Amino acid sequence: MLDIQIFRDDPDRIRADFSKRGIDGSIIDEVLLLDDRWREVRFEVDQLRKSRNSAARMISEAKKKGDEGEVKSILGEVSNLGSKIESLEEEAERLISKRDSIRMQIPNLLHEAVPTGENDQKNVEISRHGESPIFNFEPKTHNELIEMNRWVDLPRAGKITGSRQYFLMGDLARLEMALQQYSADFLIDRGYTLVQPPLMMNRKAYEGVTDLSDFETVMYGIEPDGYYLIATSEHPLTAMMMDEVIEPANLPIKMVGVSPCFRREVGAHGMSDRGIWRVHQFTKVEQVIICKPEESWGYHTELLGNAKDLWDSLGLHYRVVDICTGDIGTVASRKYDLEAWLPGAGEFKEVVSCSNCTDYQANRLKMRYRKSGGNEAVHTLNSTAVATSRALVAIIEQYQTNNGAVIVPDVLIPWMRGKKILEPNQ
RNA sequence: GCAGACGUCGCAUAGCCUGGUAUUGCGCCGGAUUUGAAAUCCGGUGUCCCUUGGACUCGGGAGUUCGAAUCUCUCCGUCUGCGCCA
Repeated sequence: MLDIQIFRDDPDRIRADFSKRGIDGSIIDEVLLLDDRWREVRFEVDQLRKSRNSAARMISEAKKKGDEGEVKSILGEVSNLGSKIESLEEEAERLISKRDSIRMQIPNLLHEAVPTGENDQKNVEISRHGESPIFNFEPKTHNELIEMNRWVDLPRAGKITGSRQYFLMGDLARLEMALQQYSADFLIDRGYTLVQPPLMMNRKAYEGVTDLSDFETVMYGIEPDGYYLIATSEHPLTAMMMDEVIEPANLPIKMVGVSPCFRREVGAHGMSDRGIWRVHQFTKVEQVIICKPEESWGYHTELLGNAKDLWDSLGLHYRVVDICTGDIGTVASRKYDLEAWLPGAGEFKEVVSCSNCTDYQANRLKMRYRKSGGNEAVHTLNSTAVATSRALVAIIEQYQTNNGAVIVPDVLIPWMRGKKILEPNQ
């Protein structure tokens, strides 16, 4: 959510962003209109309350003097104030909640360098890393390999739950746990605090961290308690300090979250999203930073650097992409993706997303840090380290061998108790 | 699930019974003093609208009242005990 002060002081800045994104800016004027009217009504209410307060004080004085006549006469003067105030308060409440429900739908201001474009086709490749593996055979897709090695059982998961569910079995399940442990340790070594968050959140906290439309398309609701299963540990980790004023000495807060992630994945997806590429549940190791505004772009680079170093250490070939205006979404001000090379599929596909959300989530969450001259919203950043299901796909496809076996990346071997090759499941 | 206690400004704490401007300490910010620092002293330190100024704020909401941190109801959370349980 954008600071209301930006609407008042510099609405053209928001309008400029809207035109970059190619969306209609008339709701900006609606916010301004509602804000003006709210402030008028608010002023009127304050004036009425002022006279009520002074009357209350005078009654107190008169009672101390024992002057009952005076008390009665003041009571007569202010008897209708209560209902007047009440109705104006209702009006003010209506105006500000309308104002803010619109404000909640307005996306974050973009970093000036975000490339302009309508959709993901216009994302800009920044760099490539690692080597594309060279095969003397036709590389298979991950879904062929997991099926022939019986590492994943999709039909039976479909039977007991539904589509896009899976049993992960045998050596691939071990590799999944190895990836979690290795990636978490990788970031712990860089000063990040390991956090295992609640896997459900209430509506209020969740609205603080995500686009409202995600409640329809992304999150699972839990009834009868009205909770939502988290779509990523970014959400509980970022919302953790909701409604708090953070002491500057405690910043930056650097965390590495590990959790299952739940996603409804509503909508049609292509055939290339078969196997375990796009599923309703996966584990993710996530980096989250809460920091002072002036430090956030530096930390954005740090998060991207961590992700690159981690993927380099796994020996995987990938590229970094600068996400354009049409693909960046509501919350981020700037976003980079890592896209891993999938030799079986013959394309680069998204495995990491690294965002600076500036003060957008912090404003929604009322998350500030102490600052002389007025507390200020913090900045929040997040980046995938590894989403295990997708990292497994990248490893399976890049480390596959002629006979369909998969070599374990060197750094994961200790976590596999020395095992160097994934064996087929019985 | 049952019973009880509790929730006050960043933290801690008083006020609640008996309704009438939210106390004090710590921390933080500014200033004085100092060669510098410590110590000490003074002032400030939540939110909103701002026009001198005003209004709001005691977990959230509602009620009673001229007036609610204080009384009533309700919801939420924390803690303790009992029960159940990996």
